[in-house]
Amino acid sequence: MSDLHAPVLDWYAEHRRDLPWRGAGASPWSVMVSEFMLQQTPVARVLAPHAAWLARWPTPADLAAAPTGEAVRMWGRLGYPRRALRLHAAATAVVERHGGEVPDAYADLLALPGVGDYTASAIASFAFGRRHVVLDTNVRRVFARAVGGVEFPTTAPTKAERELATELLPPDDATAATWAVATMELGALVCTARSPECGACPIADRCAWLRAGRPAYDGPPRRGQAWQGTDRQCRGRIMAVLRDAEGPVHAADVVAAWPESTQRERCLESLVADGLVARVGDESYALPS
DNA sequence: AAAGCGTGGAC
DNA sequence: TGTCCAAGCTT
Repeated sequence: MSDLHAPVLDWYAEHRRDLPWRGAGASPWSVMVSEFMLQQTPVARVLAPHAAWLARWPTPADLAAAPTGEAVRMWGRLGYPRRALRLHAAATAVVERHGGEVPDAYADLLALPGVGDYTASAIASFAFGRRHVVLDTNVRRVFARAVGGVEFPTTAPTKAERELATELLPPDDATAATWAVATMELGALVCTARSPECGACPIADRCAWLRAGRPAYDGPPRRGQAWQGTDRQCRGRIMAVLRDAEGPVHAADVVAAWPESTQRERCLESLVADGLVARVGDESYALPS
């Protein structure tokens, strides 16, 4: 793995996508919104909601002043609507603790609701040019292959993995930030999960996995996510009904969305507990205000 | 620490 | 068609 930096950085300079939350024109708030939306969600599906979100709430204070239910409605079909709630809570915290400005320090970012290690590092790096290890699923896969010689990384990041990423991080802030986004982009565009295009990879000649003949994944089975009949599906149905209604919806409309009563009631309870749904009187439900 | 949490596109 | 997967976080 002798110097990976130059080929990856050169490749990035030529092949990088021009995304709205990238580059000098993007505000830290724009980066922050994008990172929330991109958690477990492909870039293509984030583009339109991201633009609409920033048009409606150009600053954290604008979002913080809106009802949480409006954030949930605006989130639309992005999935994992609790992210909308957490983004709202994070915006509120930014207003209360940081004067309305997205903080640039990792520790301050990490303390925000819905912000974990990845998101804190990403915002610090992409919005403020700070030097941080940014270990997302793309970067982990690139390193697993290029250095580890295996097709997929482990379920959770290991200490060794983090140490490797730290060693590979360029010493100066600006290059480190570019390296972070470049390795992510390489994983997203070339070193993909399904069908990597090793012929287009700038570090193919140094890749341990390719050198070994691209051996098939040989680790523990990775569990798929069940869907049909799950609470997730039930909750999704209920949320869709509420999003598509202008005001409160009658209980009968919720029943129509999910006839089985035990599961429906359980999901309704959990949605209320999560703050995604508000009971209105005895007979109807609405997005929270 | 393992499981729960949405959604839709690609193959 | 069903399965896999997509810039994770929380409990």
